[in-house]
Amino acid sequence: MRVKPIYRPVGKICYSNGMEATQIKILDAAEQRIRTAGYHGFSFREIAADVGIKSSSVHHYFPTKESLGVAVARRYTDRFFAALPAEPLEPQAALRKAFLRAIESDGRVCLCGALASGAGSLPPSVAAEARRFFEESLRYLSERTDQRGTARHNWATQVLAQLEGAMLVAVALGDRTAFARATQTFPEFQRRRVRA
Amino acid sequence: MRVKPIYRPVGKICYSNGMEATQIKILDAAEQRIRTAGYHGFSFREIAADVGIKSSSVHHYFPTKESLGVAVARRYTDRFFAALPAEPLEPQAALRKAFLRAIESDGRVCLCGALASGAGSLPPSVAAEARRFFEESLRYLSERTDQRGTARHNWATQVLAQLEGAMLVAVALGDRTAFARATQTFPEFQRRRVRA
DNA sequence: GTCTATAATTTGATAGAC
DNA sequence: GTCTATCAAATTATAGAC
Repeated sequence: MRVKPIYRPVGKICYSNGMEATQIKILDAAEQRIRTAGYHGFSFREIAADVGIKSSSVHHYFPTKESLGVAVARRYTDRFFAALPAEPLEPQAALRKAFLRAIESDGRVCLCGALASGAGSLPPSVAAEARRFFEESLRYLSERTDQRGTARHNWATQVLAQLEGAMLVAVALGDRTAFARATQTFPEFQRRRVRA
Repeated sequence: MRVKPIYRPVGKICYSNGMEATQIKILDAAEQRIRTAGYHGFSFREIAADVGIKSSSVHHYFPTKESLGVAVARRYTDRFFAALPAEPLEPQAALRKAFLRAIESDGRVCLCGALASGAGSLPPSVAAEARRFFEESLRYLSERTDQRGTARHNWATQVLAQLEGAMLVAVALGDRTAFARATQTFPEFQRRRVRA
């Protein structure tokens, strides 16, 4: 359920369910930190410093690191799909555009991509939330293609792999333009007609 | 320079330049740990426990965590490309096969994929070594395709993104068969002819 | 080459004053 | 709701005995 946006950083959409400003700032800081260094690469003290409070205050909002990780991933996924067009002409192009903005604006991978590579070492609840992002992405693509049968799911998996991999390559090379080059044509995919 | 293989774990090729057995075990343990949890997700004590020694002994071989990270990444990259065919009929298929073995054997991403997503938070020397893997991969593909001009490098970037992304999707979903589905057809690429 | 011991710092987390 | 103070555990790293 969407509530009025009370906090809107540049280039982002952020809906709040009556959340306090501090809590939102904590989520913002944690999201950036995780995108840069992964789940094991940030600390409560760093988040606190980013926000301008003490680490004990972060614990007031999120008792454990696991709870913070889950909250960040959940908000990210919800916001990501809320911002996608429901009936795009080309679902793969819509997804690409969303990822393109993330990587080209600050040169970091998407939040759930950052979580996913270490999925085997995450608290189960955090891993489940990251997994949900990938499942929702596959569903978004699958439900909007004219592919049928086994090709349908495989096609969606291919598109998602291309997008996530392009982000990884871009940050690995330290060249954020690599994302566009790795996804600009979608050679095969663009030839497929989509529903409606 | 290749020396006689003195240590050959199942499914892997490991060349040693007169390296001691303990040192190799440390590199093996660190490689697995990093693939599972990333650079920030492993500790010297864990590595020591894996090998059956104390953490101070790990420091004897690798004074700092950074030096261990660099050594692991360097060995991985060297071994990876040494195992690839020099003149494959289809370079993308050769690369795919190498990644397929990694993901399907133990369900983890490749070492440099695990490092890459957090590249912005790594010691520069470790980030540089991870970057080298991606550059070598692009070179391997670029030098073996009949693509020309700008399409040449873009094609290589697309193939690499597809492969790395397919691993990420597979571990995120907890479904190691997803890698094969995300890369099985290479729809457009297979239609391109390759040199020789 | 491996160990014990330990230093110096950081981590996630808690108690309690205001 | 934020703070100070603190804890127990873990971290990277070093010194020195054997």
